[in-house]
Amino acid sequence: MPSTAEGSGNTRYQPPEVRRRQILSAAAQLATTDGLEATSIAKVAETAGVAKGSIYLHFASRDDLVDALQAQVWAQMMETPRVIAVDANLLWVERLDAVVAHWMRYEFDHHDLYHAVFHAVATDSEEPWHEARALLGQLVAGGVAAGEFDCGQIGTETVVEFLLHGYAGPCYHHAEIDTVIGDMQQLFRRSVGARPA
Amino acid sequence: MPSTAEGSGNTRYQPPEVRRRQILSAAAQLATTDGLEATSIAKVAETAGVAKGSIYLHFASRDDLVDALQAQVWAQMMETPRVIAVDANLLWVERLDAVVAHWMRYEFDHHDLYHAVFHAVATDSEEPWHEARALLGQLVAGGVAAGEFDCGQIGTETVVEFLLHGYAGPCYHHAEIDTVIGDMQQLFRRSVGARPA
Amino acid sequence: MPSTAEGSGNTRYQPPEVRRRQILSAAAQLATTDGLEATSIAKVAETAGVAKGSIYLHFASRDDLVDALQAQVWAQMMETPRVIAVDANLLWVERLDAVVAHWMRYEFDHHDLYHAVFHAVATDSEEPWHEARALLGQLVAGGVAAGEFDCGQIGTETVVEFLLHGYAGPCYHHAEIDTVIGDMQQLFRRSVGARPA
Amino acid sequence: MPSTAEGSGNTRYQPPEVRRRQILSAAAQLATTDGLEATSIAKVAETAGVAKGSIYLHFASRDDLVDALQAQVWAQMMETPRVIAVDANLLWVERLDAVVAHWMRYEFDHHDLYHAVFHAVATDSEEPWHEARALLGQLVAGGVAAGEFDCGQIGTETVVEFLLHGYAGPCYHHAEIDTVIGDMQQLFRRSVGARPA
DNA sequence: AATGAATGAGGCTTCATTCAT
DNA sequence: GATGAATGAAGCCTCATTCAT
Repeated sequence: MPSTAEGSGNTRYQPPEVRRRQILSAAAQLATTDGLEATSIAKVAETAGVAKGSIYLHFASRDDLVDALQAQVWAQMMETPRVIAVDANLLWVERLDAVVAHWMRYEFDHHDLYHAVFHAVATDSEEPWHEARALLGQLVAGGVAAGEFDCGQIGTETVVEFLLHGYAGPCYHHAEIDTVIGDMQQLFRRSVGARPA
Repeated sequence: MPSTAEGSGNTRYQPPEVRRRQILSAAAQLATTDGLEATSIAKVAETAGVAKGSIYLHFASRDDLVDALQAQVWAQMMETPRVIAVDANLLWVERLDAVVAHWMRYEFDHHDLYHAVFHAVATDSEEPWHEARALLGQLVAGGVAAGEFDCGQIGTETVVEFLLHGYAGPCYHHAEIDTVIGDMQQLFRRSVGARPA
Repeated sequence: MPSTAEGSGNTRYQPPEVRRRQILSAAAQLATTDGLEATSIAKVAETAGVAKGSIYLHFASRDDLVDALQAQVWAQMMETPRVIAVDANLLWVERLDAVVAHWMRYEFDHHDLYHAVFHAVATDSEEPWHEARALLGQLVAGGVAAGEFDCGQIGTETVVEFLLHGYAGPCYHHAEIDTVIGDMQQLFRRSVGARPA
Repeated sequence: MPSTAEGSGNTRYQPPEVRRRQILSAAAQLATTDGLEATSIAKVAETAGVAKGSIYLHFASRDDLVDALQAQVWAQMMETPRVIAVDANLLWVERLDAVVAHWMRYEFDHHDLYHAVFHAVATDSEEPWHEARALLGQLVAGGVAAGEFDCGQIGTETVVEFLLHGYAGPCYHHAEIDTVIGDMQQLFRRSVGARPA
């Protein structure tokens, strides 16, 4: 048992961050498979290869774990868009297209997890949506200011909400992902009144 | 105990429909307040002023009660649109506007219940969405065929899904309902490529 | 509605005895089919074509109904043996044979009901067994006194108990009933030390 | 709280086997006292000095607990007879005598539990009886083959069933156990037609 | 830090019994 | 006498959380 031994098997002692990630990962997997409600602490512990009690060393409660899961999903969804949104090299419409594409693809790849985590909790924590709302808001406002978009009389907030919820829809269908992305980019452009190229 | 007393207090014997409605109503209220998952039979019974066992005289199981709740919400949402969608006196764009207005207003009024009932169950029963999808599909296809709409390259299915999910978004904000409705009608028109008047 | 109308259909008003028999009959049928524990008042009422509450006009409680069921089964089992046991025209061994045959055949025909009613309750009410015990006791004692049987050192009580429980065994096998009866008569004869013919 | 304190009080943590035995023991006691049907998980928990939920750490369900109870009773009844039945040093009649004595004595000592556990369930699980049947079958067949027994025309199966059920009878009476055992040995010998010594 | 036996509140459901009609 | 809606105690089981080891 050399101190430099590296991680094969279930090494019993792990740095807290690693353990935390293990647990979160197990929870994500189970939420994807069984749904969030059906994901019990016991199952998470078993899947993570950890004792039930140990989970409480890393998360204050089940709710805390769920929140962390949400935060993780959300972080992954926002990381790239955050960069794109402020990339001055791109036209606003290009940024919008890129964000749409990223979200669509993410949701396509993590469909079940995404819905397990968000649709199932919905009401409780509005917070995570804030950043996405803000980001879309910036894109729309920026595009309008630059003369690329034209919302007419339509309130920006309404447009943002509309897009935010609308994008989730088409992911339900198992169509060709690239086609769907193209379609969605068109719909987003239409919604914000993007000038034809 | 005057023989003419009418309806105050919990008269013990009620016609089945009345009791059923009482229970459903209590369940709706609790789902709105606490969320669907947190709505237990015990709480429904207490709220309805009925014994726990009595609920099972009207619903086979908790799931059955939830289904009935869904069905009720859904029936109320679809009743009017069903009529509008086939009203040949109206332009397709008028029908679209009317359906949007109806849904928006309904959701505005029953916001929390709507989301408690649908978003919380999401995955399980896709069925209720079928009719809404079909109805929107007819509107879009009809409008296109009549030359009122133009979806361009965008797949009809994608448009429908986009609208179906998108409309739920703006209801979150407590803006002036009529303004929001007007905005949403514009967004729906844009999405289907409705010809400017 | 002439007062002489006779019983086709579910005549609503029935003399108490008739109703009582209807209910008992329904209970017997259900006990046979589903077992005694699974036979609820609700099912009995439904099967008997009577309201749940009406059962309580004829039986004080579920236990009372079960007791009545037992009594009914038991009465049918004892009726004939009661006569046989005192028939001075028969040898004691002939009476023993006849009683065995009767019981075997009864149990063969009503197997499920018999076991549902007796084995399932066993402990509670020893009472019904009394008469059967007494009857067998008379037969054995009579046969011994007449010099037909010889129990040797074996206590009469023990013999009686042995026979009383033993006869139930072979009914479980779906062998040819007449063969089994013949076998059982031999075993009973051997047990009481009947002299060879 | 002396560190050497041993076993008084309900030490909270117990090795699984100990807890399991505690629970089984409580269940046995209650089944004896109140009957098997009336033995609820809640009562078992209370009697065992354990939380309701804890029972499910050791038994998958109430049925599982009942099965374990049956298995325990049955194992105790069969252990010795299994050895006796194949002891070539004994005559067949001696083996038969020994098995009878063992069963009688066991039943005498655990009368109520035995009946609570077996008669109450009867129909459902025929399985436990198989081994007893087989064992008696071997004894009878062995004795016949060795010329010690003579069943005449009587089918072996019938004899076995007769004995299997018959032995339970005499235990009901609180006679002198040794006398009853002697009587029963005589009755078993007579049933299988054992040659007089 | 890690464990997992133990807890107990709370969930769903059944059913014998009552009683206003 | 007959009904059946209503009751509520009681049953089985789950699971987030705690805590002695």
